[in-house]
Amino acid sequence: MPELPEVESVRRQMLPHVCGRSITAVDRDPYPSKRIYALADAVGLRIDTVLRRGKYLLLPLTGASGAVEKELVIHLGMTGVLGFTPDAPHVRVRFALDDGAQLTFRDPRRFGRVCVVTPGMYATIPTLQRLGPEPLESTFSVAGFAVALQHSRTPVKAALLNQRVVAGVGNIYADEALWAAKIHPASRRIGVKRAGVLHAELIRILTAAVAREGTTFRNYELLNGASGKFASALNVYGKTGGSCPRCATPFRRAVIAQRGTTYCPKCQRH
DNA sequence: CACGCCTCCTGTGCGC
DNA sequence: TGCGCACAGGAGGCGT
Repeated sequence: MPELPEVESVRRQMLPHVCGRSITAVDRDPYPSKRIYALADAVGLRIDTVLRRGKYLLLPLTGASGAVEKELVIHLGMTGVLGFTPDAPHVRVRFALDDGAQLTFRDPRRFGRVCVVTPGMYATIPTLQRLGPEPLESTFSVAGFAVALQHSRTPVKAALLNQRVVAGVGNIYADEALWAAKIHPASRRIGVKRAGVLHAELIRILTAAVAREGTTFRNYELLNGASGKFASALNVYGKTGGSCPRCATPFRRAVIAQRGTTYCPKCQRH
């Protein structure tokens, strides 16, 4: 389940392999997926850089004139993996590059997205179009975060997951940040003070996870097949049957926003 | 508009 | 041993 730290790690790792490379051909498996489209528009264009917004990888594509003509958008979904292994199982898309390498997108579950759009035009990608602030940039203000949470009447965990209050947070880091901030995931009332704590914990945890190249729990791997190293730092996620490191209370499990949620019923308060 | 539920997908792991 | 089924969850879409 690649979230911001995992996608950022993939971005950094792929940069030196794709920057300056032109896409000479694209092919995809014949499965009629609505999440993969317009790939032919990338052929003949050059990848200048790899950007990230939330969980989306954004690759501006430059034409012969030097202008950015298209944008390649990649979302790893749950099981998407980028690499240079054209013969691996579950390859959905292959980009042939002008140095002979083949950038491949593997995705057993087919939840990932790969598409080419007009630069900055995200009408076909609603979540990207309405994406909230980057949590590790100054646009993620405490005040704005507090206001957004006060306007939300959903459980705070649902607000963290919806990508509009803040970008890039998924099930792992939502559970971890709520545990660190001692906030009950089902709470619908988050005051300014607790919003400030949650804001700080999100930044702290995401920063630490980026530094360790993300969390490999199930599907995520880096371009070279390596694992992220943040899994050992997890306190709640995946700890069903375990107990709270702070107070030793057995963790409880619930479903919130259709997601498995682990929390401490004693020290995480409504 | 906001919210919540259903759906898409398939590999994995469990119980019987 | 082998089978069947629940489960994992990011995001799109739709109904209320």
